[in-house]
Amino acid sequence: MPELPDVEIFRRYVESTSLHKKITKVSINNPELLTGTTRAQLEKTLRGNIFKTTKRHGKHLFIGLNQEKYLVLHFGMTGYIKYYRKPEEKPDHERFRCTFENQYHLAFSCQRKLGKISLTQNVAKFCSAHSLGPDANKLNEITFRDIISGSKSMIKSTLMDQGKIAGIGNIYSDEILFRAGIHPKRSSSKLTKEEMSNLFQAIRDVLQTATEKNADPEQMPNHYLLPHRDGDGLCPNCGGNLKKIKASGRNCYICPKCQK
DNA sequence: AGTACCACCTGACGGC
DNA sequence: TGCCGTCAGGTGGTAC
Repeated sequence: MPELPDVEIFRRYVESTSLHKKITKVSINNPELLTGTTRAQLEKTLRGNIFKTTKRHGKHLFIGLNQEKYLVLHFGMTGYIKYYRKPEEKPDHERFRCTFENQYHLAFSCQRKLGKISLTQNVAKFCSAHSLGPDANKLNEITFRDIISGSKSMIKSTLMDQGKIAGIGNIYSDEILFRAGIHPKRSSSKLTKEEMSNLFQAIRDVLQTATEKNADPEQMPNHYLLPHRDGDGLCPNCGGNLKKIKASGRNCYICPKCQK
């Protein structure tokens, strides 16, 4: 699930629940999710500390602590966070959690264990060390056109390549291409200036709308693709049948009439 | 450089 | 009811 809008919602959730409270306990149920750190190091860094700030870059969430340290969360395909107090509210597949002085917990749940937990001292350095491109929300159109025209791969791959643009995954790349009326297998470098401009607008539109709707697919307006890809299977634009194809190794929904 | 394919891991779902 | 193959919104490695 977690693409840029989802992670942005997680960021706001942490911001509104978990800042400025002393962390009294750290529970690591699945240390195999730790990357570049150890159980002891993570515990030592978090216990007694407080979360002060939040940042997001693409699909990564950074939660700032004292002494220029950040807890870094990546959600894989099934990750999410939950702030709760009662044991019966504990999420399934809780892999890691922090307990605060008010007895509430901030849990990291991840059914398929494809998420990652790490620490960094510098967000910009972390992003460059992990070869992340600019955040999809902070792109300007000139940079965007340079990225697209400089890539020979199919446009869907380019949009999903975190090293080129950070934050877009399978679901929202489909939505973006649908709104821009562009077929996912088109070569990036062969798009016209006008198509790139439409695509740029579609990225802003889709990410902004999804974020406004709490990244909840059920709330996406009816004229977007999302409510139809697993619903009636009909294009909200022309009424034709949507088609499922493979592109970039992923399932991909398109309207063959509207996307050229 | 780009692509196809596999692996990682777990659980839900449909067919038999 | 139960077993089995298939599939899932992410990423990274390998071989062509």
